[in-house]
Amino acid sequence: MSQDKQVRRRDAEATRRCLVEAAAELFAERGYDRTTVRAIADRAGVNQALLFRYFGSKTALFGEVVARDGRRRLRESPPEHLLQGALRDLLAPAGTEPGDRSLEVFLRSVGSDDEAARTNRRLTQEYTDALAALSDAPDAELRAALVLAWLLGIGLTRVVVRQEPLAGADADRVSALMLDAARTLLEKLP
Amino acid sequence: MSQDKQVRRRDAEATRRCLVEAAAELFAERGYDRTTVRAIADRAGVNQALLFRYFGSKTALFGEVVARDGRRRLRESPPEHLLQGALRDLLAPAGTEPGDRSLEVFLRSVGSDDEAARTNRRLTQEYTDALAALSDAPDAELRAALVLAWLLGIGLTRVVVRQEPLAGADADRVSALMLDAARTLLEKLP
DNA sequence: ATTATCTATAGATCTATAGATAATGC
DNA sequence: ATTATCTATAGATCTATAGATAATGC
Repeated sequence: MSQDKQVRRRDAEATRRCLVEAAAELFAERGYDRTTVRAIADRAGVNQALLFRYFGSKTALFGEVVARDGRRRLRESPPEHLLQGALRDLLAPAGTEPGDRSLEVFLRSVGSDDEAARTNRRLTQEYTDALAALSDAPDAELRAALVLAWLLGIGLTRVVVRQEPLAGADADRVSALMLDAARTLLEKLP
Repeated sequence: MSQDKQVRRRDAEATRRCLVEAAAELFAERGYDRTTVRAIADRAGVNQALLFRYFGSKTALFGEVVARDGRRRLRESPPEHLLQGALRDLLAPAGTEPGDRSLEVFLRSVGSDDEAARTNRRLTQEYTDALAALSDAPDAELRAALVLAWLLGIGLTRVVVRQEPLAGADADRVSALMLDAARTLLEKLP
Protein backbone atom coordinates (compact mmCIF):
# COMPACT_ATOMS: atom_id res chain seq x y z
CA MET A 1 0.00 0.00 0.00
CA SER A 2 2.16 2.81 1.25
CA GLN A 3 5.30 2.06 -0.70
CA ASP A 4 5.66 5.54 -2.11
CA LYS A 5 6.11 9.08 -0.89
CA GLN A 6 5.54 8.22 2.79
CA VAL A 7 8.20 5.59 2.87
CA ARG A 8 10.92 7.49 1.03
CA ARG A 9 13.17 9.11 3.54
CA ARG A 10 14.49 12.57 2.92
CA ASP A 11 17.32 12.09 0.50
CA ALA A 12 18.62 14.94 -1.61
CA GLU A 13 20.56 12.62 -3.89
CA ALA A 14 17.53 10.43 -4.60
CA THR A 15 15.38 13.47 -5.25
CA ARG A 16 17.94 14.78 -7.70
CA ARG A 17 17.91 11.46 -9.55
CA CYS A 18 14.10 11.39 -9.64
CA LEU A 19 14.07 14.84 -11.16
CA VAL A 20 16.64 13.95 -13.83
CA GLU A 21 14.73 10.77 -14.68
CA ALA A 22 11.38 12.54 -14.90
CA ALA A 23 12.93 15.34 -16.95
CA ALA A 24 14.50 12.84 -19.38
CA GLU A 25 11.12 11.24 -19.97
CA LEU A 26 9.25 14.48 -20.42
CA PHE A 27 11.85 16.14 -22.62
CA ALA A 28 11.66 13.03 -24.83
CA GLU A 29 7.87 13.14 -24.92
CA ARG A 30 7.32 16.86 -25.39
CA GLY A 31 10.63 18.58 -26.03
CA TYR A 32 12.19 21.34 -24.00
CA ASP A 33 9.73 24.16 -24.62
CA ARG A 34 6.59 22.22 -23.99
CA THR A 35 7.80 20.61 -20.81
CA THR A 36 7.11 22.71 -17.72
CA VAL A 37 9.15 22.52 -14.56
CA ARG A 38 5.96 21.80 -12.71
CA ALA A 39 5.26 18.76 -14.88
CA ILE A 40 8.76 17.48 -14.21
CA ALA A 41 8.40 17.94 -10.45
CA ASP A 42 4.96 16.29 -10.49
CA ARG A 43 6.20 13.24 -12.34
CA ALA A 44 9.18 13.02 -10.01
CA GLY A 45 6.77 13.28 -7.09
CA VAL A 46 8.63 16.17 -5.52
CA ASN A 47 8.02 19.83 -4.94
CA GLN A 48 8.64 22.14 -7.84
CA ALA A 49 10.92 24.44 -5.85
CA LEU A 50 13.43 21.62 -5.42
CA LEU A 51 14.16 21.62 -9.13
CA PHE A 52 15.59 25.10 -8.78
CA ARG A 53 17.36 24.27 -5.56
CA TYR A 54 19.21 21.35 -7.14
CA PHE A 55 19.72 22.52 -10.70
CA GLY A 56 19.33 26.28 -10.64
CA SER A 57 17.33 26.49 -13.85
CA LYS A 58 15.35 24.49 -16.36
CA THR A 59 18.13 24.88 -18.91
CA ALA A 60 20.72 23.50 -16.51
CA LEU A 61 18.54 20.47 -15.87
CA PHE A 62 18.31 19.92 -19.60
CA GLY A 63 22.09 19.95 -19.77
CA GLU A 64 22.21 17.36 -17.00
CA VAL A 65 19.83 15.08 -18.92
CA VAL A 66 21.86 15.30 -22.11
CA ALA A 67 25.09 14.74 -20.21
CA ARG A 68 23.63 11.64 -18.59
CA ASP A 69 21.94 10.01 -21.58
CA GLY A 70 23.18 11.61 -24.77
CA ARG A 71 26.69 10.23 -24.72
CA ARG A 72 25.85 6.79 -23.38
CA ARG A 73 25.80 5.07 -26.75
CA LEU A 74 28.90 6.98 -27.78
CA ARG A 75 30.72 5.60 -24.75
CA GLU A 76 29.37 2.11 -24.97
CA SER A 77 29.42 1.10 -28.61
CA PRO A 78 32.34 1.02 -31.03
CA PRO A 79 31.92 3.38 -34.00
CA GLU A 80 31.00 0.62 -36.44
CA HIS A 81 27.98 -0.31 -34.37
CA LEU A 82 26.95 3.24 -33.58
CA LEU A 83 24.63 3.67 -36.52
CA GLN A 84 23.05 0.26 -36.23
CA GLY A 85 22.45 0.68 -32.54
CA ALA A 86 20.95 4.12 -32.85
CA LEU A 87 18.76 2.91 -35.66
CA ARG A 88 17.58 -0.07 -33.68
CA ASP A 89 16.44 2.05 -30.74
CA LEU A 90 14.82 4.49 -33.09
CA LEU A 91 12.94 1.77 -34.90
CA ALA A 92 11.90 -0.15 -31.81
CA PRO A 93 8.21 -0.83 -32.29
CA ALA A 94 6.04 1.59 -30.40
CA GLY A 95 4.62 -0.04 -27.30
CA THR A 96 7.75 -1.96 -26.44
CA GLU A 97 9.98 -0.36 -23.90
CA PRO A 98 12.24 1.99 -25.83
CA GLY A 99 15.87 1.52 -24.92
CA ASP A 100 17.28 4.97 -25.31
CA ARG A 101 15.21 8.05 -25.88
CA SER A 102 18.06 10.53 -26.00
CA LEU A 103 17.57 10.98 -29.72
CA GLU A 104 13.98 11.98 -29.06
CA VAL A 105 15.14 14.52 -26.53
CA PHE A 106 17.40 15.93 -29.20
CA LEU A 107 14.80 15.96 -31.95
CA ARG A 108 12.02 17.47 -29.93
CA SER A 109 14.17 20.21 -28.43
CA VAL A 110 16.07 21.24 -31.49
CA GLY A 111 14.39 24.57 -32.04
CA SER A 112 14.03 25.50 -28.41
CA ASP A 113 16.16 27.24 -25.89
CA ASP A 114 19.50 28.56 -27.17
CA GLU A 115 21.51 26.95 -24.42
CA ALA A 116 19.73 23.66 -25.09
CA ALA A 117 20.61 24.03 -28.77
CA ARG A 118 24.27 24.52 -27.91
CA THR A 119 24.23 21.39 -25.77
CA ASN A 120 22.69 19.49 -28.65
CA ARG A 121 25.23 20.81 -31.15
CA ARG A 122 28.15 19.61 -29.08
CA LEU A 123 26.62 16.16 -28.88
CA THR A 124 26.06 15.91 -32.64
CA GLN A 125 29.66 16.87 -33.26
CA GLU A 126 30.86 13.94 -31.20
CA TYR A 127 28.69 11.55 -33.19
CA THR A 128 29.94 13.00 -36.47
CA ASP A 129 33.55 12.55 -35.42
CA ALA A 130 32.95 8.94 -34.45
CA LEU A 131 31.26 8.13 -37.74
CA ALA A 132 33.86 9.96 -39.80
CA ALA A 133 36.51 7.65 -38.40
CA LEU A 134 34.86 4.82 -40.35
CA SER A 135 35.52 6.35 -43.74
CA ASP A 136 38.75 6.73 -45.68
CA ALA A 137 37.30 9.30 -48.04
CA PRO A 138 38.98 12.71 -48.02
CA ASP A 139 35.59 14.25 -47.25
CA ALA A 140 34.87 11.65 -44.58
CA GLU A 141 33.49 14.19 -42.17
CA LEU A 142 30.94 15.50 -44.65
CA ARG A 143 29.85 12.01 -45.55
CA ALA A 144 29.51 11.13 -41.89
CA ALA A 145 27.45 14.28 -41.33
CA LEU A 146 25.15 13.27 -44.18
CA VAL A 147 24.63 9.84 -42.71
CA LEU A 148 23.92 11.30 -39.30
CA ALA A 149 21.50 13.78 -40.86
CA TRP A 150 19.71 10.83 -42.39
CA LEU A 151 19.41 9.16 -39.02
CA LEU A 152 17.95 12.35 -37.59
CA GLY A 153 15.52 12.67 -40.47
CA ILE A 154 14.30 9.12 -40.05
CA GLY A 155 13.88 9.71 -36.33
CA LEU A 156 12.02 12.93 -36.98
CA THR A 157 9.64 11.33 -39.42
CA ARG A 158 9.06 8.14 -37.53
CA VAL A 159 9.01 9.20 -33.92
CA VAL A 160 8.12 12.87 -33.86
CA VAL A 161 5.92 13.40 -36.90
CA ARG A 162 4.75 9.75 -36.92
CA GLN A 163 4.39 9.90 -40.64
CA GLU A 164 3.41 6.83 -42.63
CA PRO A 165 4.71 4.75 -44.23
CA LEU A 166 7.91 5.20 -42.23
CA ALA A 167 6.18 5.28 -38.87
CA GLY A 168 4.69 1.84 -39.25
CA ALA A 169 7.31 0.24 -41.48
CA ASP A 170 9.08 -2.94 -40.50
CA ALA A 171 12.23 -2.09 -38.57
CA ASP A 172 14.43 -4.59 -40.35
CA ARG A 173 13.43 -3.42 -43.77
CA VAL A 174 14.07 0.23 -42.95
CA SER A 175 17.33 -0.71 -41.33
CA ALA A 176 18.48 -2.74 -44.33
CA LEU A 177 17.64 -0.04 -46.85
CA MET A 178 19.24 2.72 -44.86
CA LEU A 179 22.38 0.94 -43.69
CA ASP A 180 23.07 -0.33 -47.19
CA ALA A 181 22.92 3.14 -48.68
CA ALA A 182 24.85 4.61 -45.76
CA ARG A 183 27.62 2.05 -46.09
CA THR A 184 27.94 2.86 -49.77
CA LEU A 185 28.16 6.53 -48.96
CA LEU A 186 30.84 6.05 -46.34
CA GLU A 187 32.91 3.52 -48.21
CA LYS A 188 32.66 4.51 -51.83
CA LEU A 189 35.62 6.70 -52.62
CA PRO A 190 35.14 9.59 -55.03
CA MET B 1 9.78 59.75 -46.74
CA SER B 2 6.30 58.82 -45.67
CA GLN B 3 5.81 55.80 -47.90
CA ASP B 4 4.66 53.49 -45.12
CA LYS B 5 1.86 53.23 -42.61
CA GLN B 6 0.47 56.73 -43.24
CA VAL B 7 0.11 56.19 -46.94
CA ARG B 8 -1.47 52.74 -46.79
CA ARG B 9 -5.22 53.10 -46.98
CA ARG B 10 -7.43 50.93 -44.86
CA ASP B 11 -7.52 47.66 -46.67
CA ALA B 12 -8.53 44.46 -44.95
CA GLU B 13 -7.18 42.32 -47.77
CA ALA B 14 -3.77 43.98 -47.71
CA THR B 15 -3.61 43.69 -43.92
CA ARG B 16 -4.40 40.00 -44.17
CA ARG B 17 -1.59 39.52 -46.66
CA CYS B 18 0.86 41.45 -44.48
CA LEU B 19 0.00 39.23 -41.55
CA VAL B 20 0.45 36.01 -43.53
CA GLU B 21 3.76 37.27 -44.93
CA ALA B 22 5.07 38.30 -41.51
CA ALA B 23 3.90 35.03 -39.99
CA ALA B 24 5.63 33.01 -42.72
CA GLU B 25 8.91 34.74 -42.00
CA LEU B 26 8.67 34.42 -38.24
CA PHE B 27 7.51 30.80 -38.23
CA ALA B 28 10.52 30.04 -40.46
CA GLU B 29 12.88 31.89 -38.15
CA ARG B 30 11.60 30.72 -34.78
CA GLY B 31 9.03 27.99 -35.26
CA TYR B 32 5.44 28.00 -34.13
CA ASP B 33 5.89 27.95 -30.37
CA ARG B 34 8.48 30.66 -30.15
CA THR B 35 6.67 33.05 -32.43
CA THR B 36 4.20 35.28 -30.59
CA VAL B 37 1.15 36.80 -32.21
CA ARG B 38 2.42 40.18 -31.08
CA ALA B 39 5.69 39.68 -32.94
CA ILE B 40 3.77 38.78 -36.08
CA ALA B 41 1.54 41.84 -35.80
CA ASP B 42 4.53 44.08 -35.13
CA ARG B 43 6.42 42.83 -38.16
CA ALA B 44 3.30 43.22 -40.28
CA GLY B 45 2.95 46.75 -38.91
CA VAL B 46 -0.62 46.18 -37.80
CA ASN B 47 -2.46 45.91 -34.54
CA GLN B 48 -2.32 42.58 -32.80
CA ALA B 49 -6.09 42.31 -32.44
CA LEU B 50 -6.47 42.18 -36.20
CA LEU B 51 -4.73 38.82 -36.31
CA PHE B 52 -7.61 37.34 -34.37
CA ARG B 53 -10.18 39.25 -36.35
CA TYR B 54 -8.92 37.88 -39.65
CA PHE B 55 -7.73 34.40 -38.70
CA GLY B 56 -9.44 33.55 -35.44
CA SER B 57 -6.40 31.97 -33.83
CA LYS B 58 -2.66 31.57 -34.07
CA THR B 59 -3.09 27.96 -35.18
CA ALA B 60 -5.41 28.94 -38.00
CA LEU B 61 -2.87 31.48 -39.22
CA PHE B 62 -0.24 28.76 -39.23
CA GLY B 63 -2.50 26.66 -41.40
CA GLU B 64 -2.89 29.58 -43.78
CA VAL B 65 0.89 29.93 -44.07
CA VAL B 66 1.39 26.26 -44.82
CA ALA B 67 -1.44 26.29 -47.32
CA ARG B 68 0.09 29.25 -49.11
CA ASP B 69 3.76 28.22 -49.17
CA GLY B 70 4.04 24.55 -48.37
CA ARG B 71 2.54 23.21 -51.56
CA ARG B 72 4.04 25.73 -53.93
CA ARG B 73 6.94 23.55 -55.02
CA LEU B 74 4.63 20.56 -55.20
CA ARG B 75 2.40 22.45 -57.63
CA GLU B 76 5.19 24.01 -59.63
CA SER B 77 7.80 21.34 -60.18
CA PRO B 78 7.47 17.92 -61.75
CA PRO B 79 8.24 15.05 -59.35
CA GLU B 80 11.67 14.37 -60.83
CA HIS B 81 12.84 17.87 -59.98
CA LEU B 82 11.18 18.00 -56.57
CA LEU B 83 14.13 16.69 -54.62
CA GLN B 84 16.71 18.73 -56.48
CA GLY B 85 14.67 21.89 -56.08
CA ALA B 86 14.04 21.40 -52.39
CA LEU B 87 17.70 20.63 -51.86
CA ARG B 88 18.80 23.71 -53.75
CA ASP B 89 16.68 26.03 -51.60
CA LEU B 90 17.82 24.28 -48.48
CA LEU B 91 21.47 24.57 -49.42
CA ALA B 92 21.29 28.16 -50.65
CA PRO B 93 24.24 29.87 -49.01
CA ALA B 94 23.26 31.82 -45.93
CA GLY B 95 23.12 35.52 -46.66
CA THR B 96 21.66 35.15 -50.12
CA GLU B 97 17.95 35.58 -50.34
CA PRO B 98 16.43 32.18 -49.62
CA GLY B 99 13.87 31.18 -52.17
CA ASP B 100 11.44 29.12 -50.20
CA ARG B 101 11.48 28.83 -46.44
CA SER B 102 8.51 26.52 -46.10
CA LEU B 103 10.78 23.65 -45.16
CA GLU B 104 12.12 25.75 -42.30
CA VAL B 105 8.59 26.43 -41.15
CA PHE B 106 8.03 22.70 -41.11
CA LEU B 107 11.27 21.82 -39.33
CA ARG B 108 11.04 24.46 -36.66
CA SER B 109 7.41 23.73 -35.83
CA VAL B 110 7.50 19.99 -35.85
CA GLY B 111 7.15 19.43 -32.15
CA SER B 112 4.76 22.28 -31.50
CA ASP B 113 1.05 22.69 -31.54
CA ASP B 114 -0.96 19.56 -32.35
CA GLU B 115 -3.01 21.20 -35.04
CA ALA B 116 0.18 22.56 -36.59
CA ALA B 117 1.62 19.02 -36.51
CA ARG B 118 -1.42 17.68 -38.33
CA THR B 119 -1.06 20.35 -41.01
CA ASN B 120 2.58 19.38 -41.40
CA ARG B 121 1.79 15.68 -41.62
CA ARG B 122 -0.64 16.19 -44.47
CA LEU B 123 1.97 18.15 -46.37
CA THR B 124 4.65 15.49 -45.94
CA GLN B 125 2.27 12.86 -47.23
CA GLU B 126 1.82 14.76 -50.46
CA TYR B 127 5.58 14.97 -50.95
CA THR B 128 5.98 11.27 -50.25
CA ASP B 129 3.34 10.37 -52.82
CA ALA B 130 5.00 12.53 -55.45
CA LEU B 131 8.41 10.97 -54.84
CA ALA B 132 7.05 7.45 -54.72
CA ALA B 133 5.75 7.88 -58.25
CA LEU B 134 9.37 7.99 -59.40
CA SER B 135 10.18 4.48 -58.28
CA ASP B 136 9.12 1.15 -59.71
CA ALA B 137 10.07 -0.78 -56.61
CA PRO B 138 7.25 -2.60 -54.83
CA ASP B 139 8.13 -0.69 -51.67
CA ALA B 140 8.34 2.58 -53.55
CA GLU B 141 6.49 4.48 -50.89
CA LEU B 142 8.86 3.43 -48.15
CA ARG B 143 11.87 4.29 -50.26
CA ALA B 144 10.37 7.67 -51.04
CA ALA B 145 9.72 8.25 -47.35
CA LEU B 146 13.35 7.43 -46.59
CA VAL B 147 14.57 9.89 -49.17
CA LEU B 148 12.27 12.57 -47.84
CA ALA B 149 13.43 11.82 -44.30
CA TRP B 150 16.95 12.38 -45.51
CA LEU B 151 16.03 15.73 -46.96
CA LEU B 152 14.46 16.71 -43.65
CA GLY B 153 17.52 15.54 -41.73
CA ILE B 154 19.85 17.56 -43.92
CA GLY B 155 17.63 20.59 -43.49
CA LEU B 156 17.51 20.09 -39.75
CA THR B 157 21.27 19.82 -39.46
CA ARG B 158 22.17 22.59 -41.84
CA VAL B 159 19.52 25.19 -41.23
CA VAL B 160 18.15 24.61 -37.76
CA VAL B 161 21.04 23.13 -35.80
CA ARG B 162 23.64 24.78 -38.05
CA GLN B 163 26.00 21.96 -37.42
CA GLU B 164 29.37 21.77 -39.17
CA PRO B 165 30.57 20.37 -41.50
CA LEU B 166 27.13 20.25 -43.15
CA ALA B 167 26.22 23.81 -42.33
CA GLY B 168 29.15 25.28 -44.20
CA ALA B 169 29.64 22.61 -46.84
CA ASP B 170 29.58 23.43 -50.53
CA ALA B 171 26.05 23.12 -51.85
CA ASP B 172 27.00 21.29 -55.01
CA ARG B 173 29.05 18.71 -53.20
CA VAL B 174 26.28 17.96 -50.70
CA SER B 175 23.77 17.88 -53.51
CA ALA B 176 25.85 15.47 -55.57
CA LEU B 177 26.48 13.06 -52.71
CA MET B 178 22.88 13.04 -51.57
CA LEU B 179 21.15 12.89 -54.94
CA ASP B 180 23.42 10.10 -56.10
CA ALA B 181 22.60 7.92 -53.11
CA ALA B 182 18.91 8.86 -53.27
CA ARG B 183 18.69 7.94 -56.93
CA THR B 184 20.23 4.57 -56.17
CA LEU B 185 17.73 4.02 -53.41
CA LEU B 186 14.75 4.91 -55.58
CA GLU B 187 15.87 3.10 -58.70
CA LYS B 188 17.66 0.02 -57.47
CA LEU B 189 15.16 -2.77 -57.37
CA PRO B 190 15.40 -5.29 -54.59
C1' DA C 1 -23.58 53.37 -42.12
C1' DT C 2 -20.18 50.25 -42.44
C1' DT C 3 -16.23 48.20 -40.98
C1' DA C 4 -11.04 48.49 -40.38
C1' DT C 5 -8.36 49.47 -36.60
C1' DC C 6 -7.03 50.35 -31.79
C1' DT C 7 -7.27 50.32 -26.47
C1' DA C 8 -7.51 47.95 -22.51
C1' DT C 9 -7.65 43.97 -20.17
C1' DA C 10 -9.15 39.21 -18.70
C1' DG C 11 -7.42 35.02 -17.63
C1' DA C 12 -4.20 31.57 -17.97
C1' DT C 13 0.11 30.30 -18.09
C1' DC C 14 5.39 29.79 -16.68
C1' DT C 15 10.04 30.33 -14.41
C1' DA C 16 12.13 31.53 -10.37
C1' DT C 17 12.74 33.11 -5.47
C1' DA C 18 12.17 34.28 -0.49
C1' DG C 19 11.20 32.57 3.51
C1' DA C 20 8.61 29.17 6.52
C1' DT C 21 8.32 24.34 8.11
C1' DA C 22 9.77 19.98 9.54
C1' DA C 23 12.56 15.72 9.30
C1' DT C 24 16.99 14.11 10.03
C1' DG C 25 21.77 13.31 12.41
C1' DC C 26 24.70 14.68 16.17
C1' DA D 1 21.78 22.41 14.14
C1' DT D 2 21.45 21.30 9.63
C1' DT D 3 19.21 21.01 5.57
C1' DA D 4 15.45 18.76 2.70
C1' DT D 5 11.08 20.16 1.59
C1' DC D 6 6.99 23.12 1.10
C1' DT D 7 4.05 27.54 0.77
C1' DA D 8 3.15 31.56 -1.31
C1' DT D 9 3.92 34.69 -4.62
C1' DA D 10 6.47 38.01 -7.68
C1' DG D 11 6.93 39.25 -12.17
C1' DA D 12 6.90 38.31 -16.80
C1' DT D 13 4.91 36.32 -20.36
C1' DC D 14 1.05 34.93 -23.95
C1' DT D 15 -3.47 34.19 -26.42
C1' DA D 16 -7.76 36.00 -27.01
C1' DT D 17 -11.84 39.15 -26.49
C1' DA D 18 -15.04 43.13 -25.66
C1' DG D 19 -15.92 47.36 -26.79
C1' DA D 20 -14.34 52.10 -28.31
C1' DT D 21 -12.63 54.92 -32.18
C1' DA D 22 -12.15 56.59 -36.67
C1' DA D 23 -11.57 56.16 -41.71
C1' DT D 24 -13.94 54.90 -45.68
C1' DG D 25 -17.89 54.58 -49.35
C1' DC D 26 -22.60 55.70 -50.32
